[in-house]
Amino acid sequence: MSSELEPVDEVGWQKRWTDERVFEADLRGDRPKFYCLEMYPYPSGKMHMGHVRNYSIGDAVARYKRMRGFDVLYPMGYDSFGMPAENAAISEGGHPHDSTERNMASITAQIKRMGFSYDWRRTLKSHDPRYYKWNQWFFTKFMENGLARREHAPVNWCEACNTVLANEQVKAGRCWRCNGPVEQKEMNQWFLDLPSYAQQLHDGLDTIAFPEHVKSLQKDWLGRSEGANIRFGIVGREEKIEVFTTRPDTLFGATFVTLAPEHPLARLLVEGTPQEAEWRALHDEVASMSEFDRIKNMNKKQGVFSGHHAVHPLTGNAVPIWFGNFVIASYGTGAVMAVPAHDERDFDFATAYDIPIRRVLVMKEGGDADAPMNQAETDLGYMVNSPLDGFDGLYGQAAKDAVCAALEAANHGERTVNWKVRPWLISRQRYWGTPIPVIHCKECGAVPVPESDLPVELPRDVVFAVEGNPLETSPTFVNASCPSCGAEARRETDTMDTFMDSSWYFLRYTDALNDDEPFAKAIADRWMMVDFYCGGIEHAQMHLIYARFMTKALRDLGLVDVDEPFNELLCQGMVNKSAPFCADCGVTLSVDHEGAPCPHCHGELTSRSAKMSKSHGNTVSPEAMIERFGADTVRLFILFAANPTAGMDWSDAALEANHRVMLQLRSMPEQLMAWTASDTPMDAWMEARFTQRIHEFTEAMERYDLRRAVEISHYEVIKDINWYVRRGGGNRAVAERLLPIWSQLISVSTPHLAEVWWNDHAATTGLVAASSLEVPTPLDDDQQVLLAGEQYIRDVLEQARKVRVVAERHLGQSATSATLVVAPDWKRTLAQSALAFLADGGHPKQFMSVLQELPLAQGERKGEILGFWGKKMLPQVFKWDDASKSVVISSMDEALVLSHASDFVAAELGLATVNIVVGESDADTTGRAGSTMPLSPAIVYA
RNA sequence: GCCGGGGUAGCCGAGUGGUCAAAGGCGUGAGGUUUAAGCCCUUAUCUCAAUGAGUUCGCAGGUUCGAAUCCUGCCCCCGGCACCA
Repeated sequence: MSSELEPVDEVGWQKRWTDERVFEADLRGDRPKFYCLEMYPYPSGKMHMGHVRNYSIGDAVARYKRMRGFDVLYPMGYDSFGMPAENAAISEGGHPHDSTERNMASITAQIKRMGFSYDWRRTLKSHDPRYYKWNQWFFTKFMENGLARREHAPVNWCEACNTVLANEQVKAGRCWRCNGPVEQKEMNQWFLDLPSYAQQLHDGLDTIAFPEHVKSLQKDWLGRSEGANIRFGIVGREEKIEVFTTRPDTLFGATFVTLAPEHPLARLLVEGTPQEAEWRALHDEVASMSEFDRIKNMNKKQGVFSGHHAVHPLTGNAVPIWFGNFVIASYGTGAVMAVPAHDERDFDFATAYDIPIRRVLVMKEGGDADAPMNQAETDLGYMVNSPLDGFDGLYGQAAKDAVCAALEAANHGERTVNWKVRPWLISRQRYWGTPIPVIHCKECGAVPVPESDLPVELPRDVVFAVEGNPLETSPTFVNASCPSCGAEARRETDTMDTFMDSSWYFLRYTDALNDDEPFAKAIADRWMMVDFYCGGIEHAQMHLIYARFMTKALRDLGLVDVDEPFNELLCQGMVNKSAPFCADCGVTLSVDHEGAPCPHCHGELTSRSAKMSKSHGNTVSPEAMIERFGADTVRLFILFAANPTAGMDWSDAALEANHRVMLQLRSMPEQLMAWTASDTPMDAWMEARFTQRIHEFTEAMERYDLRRAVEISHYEVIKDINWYVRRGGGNRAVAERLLPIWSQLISVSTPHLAEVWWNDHAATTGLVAASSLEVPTPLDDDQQVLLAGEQYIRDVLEQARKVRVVAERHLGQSATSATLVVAPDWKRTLAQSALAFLADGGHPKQFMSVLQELPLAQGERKGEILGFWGKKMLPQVFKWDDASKSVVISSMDEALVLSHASDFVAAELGLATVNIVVGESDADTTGRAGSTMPLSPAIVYA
């Protein structure tokens, strides 16, 4: 009985793995390498199910690859800078450093309890000065190369978090962390010139194995658009207005120019004019508004005339210059040429302010060039009404090209590619991050801290319960002398965005203990790229863009050779659990409401699967589950419950079911080793079947189909063994050959139990975690036939069971015997001919004429045979799978196979006798040969 | 609005032209085992007058000897972006 078995001593096995250092990755000679990585976690004190899922997936891959002979780099560390620790210090006192270290210790213990196969020597933590020193060093290099810049610019400010945010960290106008409103603020801030890598970041996506939706997300964010920069003169002034457009083909329809109210020229144009007050009102309204509100407001087109006119670059006509609330200062050039006829926004604006609308495209060739415009026609079209010769009639790209060529010839513009992505704002007005290594000197400006003075360490003498950046409260930190002139100076108190930390940690892992450089180039080059990267989809645009940018930037500093950090990216699905749901209100509620009516509408609640979260109260503690069922069960459940990329529903019942499987497996070796049966023909079947399973397993693992792999190792093999035993198998020698490899298969997902098998039952030495798995040679023909024959018996049994209910209804009593009528030879011959014909590429329709000529179709049964082909055999030849087809083609004697198994079949069906006859032979008195088919005998009960 | 991903039996979910009435799991029914329950094993689980036939893979058409799978149109769900010029 399974409950009498000792539970697996998981902690004991973990200790042995550590003692024997089996997971310490090093490059050994010429073995291939494999870099398996999970997104390193923020060290909250507790491991949650999302972590467990993430690492169970990665660990399975790492263990599999290790067993297949790779040097596997599989590290773990902590993204330990960031706001939660600092906020805790502000509200509860204490120091972020202490709480972070405490939390790290506790989450590390929980992670270790799962038995993941990390090389813990390489652990890194962002807040370690030995790590963030290199952030600072990179930063000073970037300054030297013009990649890092300080600019006074409007930036996103989150009041609640008391810091600025990168564009990527603003979601729908709100802060990605606290969901508070984000305002625009003009500040001096540090930026990294990510847009200069936009094209590379865009093109690189085609060289790596990211999921399509992640690529599309990144491309959206980079926002490539092709078009032209066009310069308009200003009547009576020297300055030019440069606009960006994707539609140069509509240039002749530009009846005004619109500037963002914050455009640098705006003030110059209106200062001291009657328009100044109106402009200022618009400017102030727009500039102070949070972006969220501004976008909401943009529906209402608001504009102010500047009092000036621009000069159309090709016609020389004067067109008015307006300021519009819908023009975004930070995109393109902050100015647009307005073509009301062919742009919806411009149409609305022109209509509101009574500006002329001039059609320059028609949507159909030869369309009416003077047709009135009731709305903007924004599709590509044929040029009309061009004031210059040579344009009318041109369409689409040709039209764009012609206009661009004219602009380039006149030096009033040129083709260009514009990117939506902005420079990466990395300044944060917070304490718990990497100090930006700069000293501000009145004379010398912003001076980078020399390499010899790095790292600039975070001071301990700060006060957290203050308004503003706690770093400013440390005089020892703030007061510094200028590295270049020695004068009194002030140290930069901005720290770096924590995404800086996570943008290169994967490089650090390759050489984590190096104190002389961030990583040795030769070592990093050997391990990179990351072959398998597993983490949440929420990082698809921030972390995964920054890390790709950083890799390219470090490459250009000569620090590493790779162009891309990650090859295969797997975004694991959410862990969900049911929570109360009100269908009428469409709200998911906390589990507190279970069984109660909806608090909003008082209707009855149903339940729905929802992401595990504190607010829903539907979280499940991994610790509690491990304590109850063990780490192996939790891992098995998590891998088996859903494909890695799919969302999975946590179910206690399913977890318990998986636990039962684990208990069953726990007792498996004893059962197998207790086999005492002698050799049977089934032994060869069992070995062939298991060989087939090994192949299926490795194929599933190679495509990271972990669910299928687990299904094979933990479910299918048991079924195979059950069948083997049912068929009279039970040879201990077979068990002895099978058990070691089976241990290896289960070790990928349930490594602790696998060690018990490997060490206590299989005649093996060492640890299964350090073993190597050989893929056996493919099955030979004899083995294929063996498997097919057995499959045939299973199919016949299944069919016999289905038919029996009906048959007994006809008989009016229980059946006591059955006759299996095997298809007559001519049907098999027919099938073989047809299969051969089709295998040669023949069309199914043509086989009828071939058949008419075949010897088997001659004679008085010709009509019957031709009819049988069309009605019965034609659909059937396509239904057979490859294995069945080869059985049909081979000369497996169905009657013989069934005869050998007739006692078994009789026993399975609880019948006294089972007779086997060939249809249409003298022995066949059933008259049922007509319904037979190769591999599908008629079953006649009596 | 644009871009991606989806819609498969009571539920979850595999399935990219024939191996599909559709894997596997969960749930449910039956039998075996058991003192009993559980575990475990076997078996059933779209409909009907049942060795057959019919109808099913969001909806409606189409291509094909053959469609869950390919094509066209439509509906719905999820994610992202969004007056981005």
